[in-house]
Amino acid sequence: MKPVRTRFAPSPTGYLHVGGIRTALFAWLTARQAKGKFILRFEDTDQKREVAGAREHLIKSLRALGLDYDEGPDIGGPYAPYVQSERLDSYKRWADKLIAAGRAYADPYTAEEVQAFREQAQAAKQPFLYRNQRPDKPPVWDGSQPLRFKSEPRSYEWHDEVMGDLHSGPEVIDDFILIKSDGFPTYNFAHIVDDAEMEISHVMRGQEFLASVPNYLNLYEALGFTPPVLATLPHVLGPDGNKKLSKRDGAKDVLDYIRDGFLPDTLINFMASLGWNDGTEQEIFSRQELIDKFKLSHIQRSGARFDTRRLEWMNGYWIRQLPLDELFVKVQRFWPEEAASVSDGYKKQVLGLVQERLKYFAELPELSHFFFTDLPIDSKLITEHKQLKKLPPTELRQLLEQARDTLQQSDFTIEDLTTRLNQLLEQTSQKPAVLFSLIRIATTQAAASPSLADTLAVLGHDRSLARIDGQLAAWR
RNA sequence: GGUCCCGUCGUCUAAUGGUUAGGACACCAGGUUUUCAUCCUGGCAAUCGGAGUUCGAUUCUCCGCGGGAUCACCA
Repeated sequence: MKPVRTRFAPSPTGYLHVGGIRTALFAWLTARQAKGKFILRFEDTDQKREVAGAREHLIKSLRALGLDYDEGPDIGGPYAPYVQSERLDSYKRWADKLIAAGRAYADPYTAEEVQAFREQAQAAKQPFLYRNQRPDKPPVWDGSQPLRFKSEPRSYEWHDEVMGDLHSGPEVIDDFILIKSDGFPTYNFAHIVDDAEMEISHVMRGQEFLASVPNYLNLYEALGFTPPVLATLPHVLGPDGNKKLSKRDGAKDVLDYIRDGFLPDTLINFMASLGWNDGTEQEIFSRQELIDKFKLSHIQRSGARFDTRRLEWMNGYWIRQLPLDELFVKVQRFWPEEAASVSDGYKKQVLGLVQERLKYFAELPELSHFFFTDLPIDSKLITEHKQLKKLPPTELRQLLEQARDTLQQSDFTIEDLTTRLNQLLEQTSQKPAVLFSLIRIATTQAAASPSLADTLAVLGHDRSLARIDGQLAAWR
C-alpha cells in the first residue's frame, strides 16, 4: 500500500474559521493515524486575492492547535517548493505534455465572447458548456490566451470515503481552463499536478468541490495519474441558519478562540465531533483517542451546525480536567489587572475556587475580580435580592453586625469558618439563604461567588472584616 | 433552471429490517444545609410526507417536499 500523505492546501486569502480548519484536522488525523505525512501547501495562484500576512496567520493557526505538519513552505521537504506560485515550471511542463497529446488548446475567445456564449445558452435554457464552442483550429498557444483542457466527456462512477459511491453523466464534463492568461494555473489544474508530484494519497476538501470531481477524473486520465483517495466533507453551517458557516456571518478566526481562552484540545475535540463519531455514544475524545479511532467513513454526510454553547460546555469540561498547576500556567495572561502584584500562591487559591465555573479563560476577571480589589458598594445587590429585599434595613444591619462580631474571632481556616457560620445560623435563627447571601454580598459585592467559607478563607480576616465594615458604613 | 449531495429531539448525534428510537448540549424540576458553578437524579423533546417491498420499516425502493452545493481566466 502507498504511504499515507495528506495535505492541507489553503489559499492565503485570510484567516481560518472552524469550518476551514476542520478540513485540516481530518487530513492531519488521517496522516497521524497511519503514521504518514501531513503537508502544508499554499495555493496562491490568484494574486489579486492574496491578503498580506495571511500565510503567517495560517501557520500560526495550525501551530496553535497542534496540527503539526511534516513538510511545508516554511520548513521545506523533499517535494519543495510548497507554494504554487513557485511551481509554475511544473504546471508548464504538464501543460506542454497535454498540448503535445492534443488534450489542451488555446482559447481564442475574449472573456466577453465567452460570456456571450454563456448568456445565449442561458436564454435557450440550456446548460452552458464551453466545449460546444470548441474551436476547430485553435491558434498556437503563446501564453497570452487561456489554455483549456480538451475534455473527453463520459460517465463516471467513483467512491468517496465520506459520501460513498457517486456517479455522474458526461454532461458535466467540460473544457475548463488550465492556465489563465496571466500565466498562473487555475486551482483545477494546479492542485492535480501538485498532488500527483507530491504523492498525496488522500484528498480531503469541502463539498463545494464535489461537482468538479468528474472533471478532475477526466484530467487525471489525460495526465496518466492515478487519482488519490477522495473524501468530501460536508460544510459546517452557521449557528442560526442553514447557510454554510462563513466569515460574513461572524465566523470567528480560530485564533480568536485561542485568545479567548479556549483550549486547543477542546477545539480539536469539538471540531472532530462536529460531524464525526466513532459509532458509540462517546462525546469526549482526547487528541490521542481521535488519532486512534478516527475513520473517514464515519463522517456525517450532512452539514453540521456550529453550536457555541456546546463548545463552551466542552471547554469547561476540559478545563476541569486540568491539574491546578497546569491550569495556572495556561491562565497566566488572563488575570485581571489588579492581580498583577499579587502572589502566585494567592492566585492559585483563587484559581482553585474558580476552576469549576470557568468556561473559557477570558471569563477569569469577572469571576475573580473581588478577590483582588474592593469593589464599590452596590446597594442593588441587596435591594433586588429575592430574599434580602424582604427584610427591613435595620434587621439587615443587625445581622451583619452579628456576623462581623462572630467572624472577628475566627482564624479564617475553612473548618473554623464553617463551624462559626453554622453557629451564627443558630444564634440568629436565620435561613442560610438570607444570612449567607448577606455576608457574601458584603464581602464580595458580587451576585455570585464560590461557596462562602471558601471565599472568606481566601479573602482572609482583615479584608473580609474591612469589607463588612464598609458595607455597614454605607448604611449609616 | 440543469446536475449532484443531504434529510433522527431546538442543536450535535447513536441504532440500521424487530429497541419503550439511546446519549450529549441547551432548557425545566429536585438533591448536594446559601448564590453561581460542579456533581447526582428526574423531565421535556425527533425518525420530512406519501406510496411500495416485507410478518415487520428510522433503516430497502420509488415519488414528492425541504435544505445545501455547483454551473468563473476564485479556490
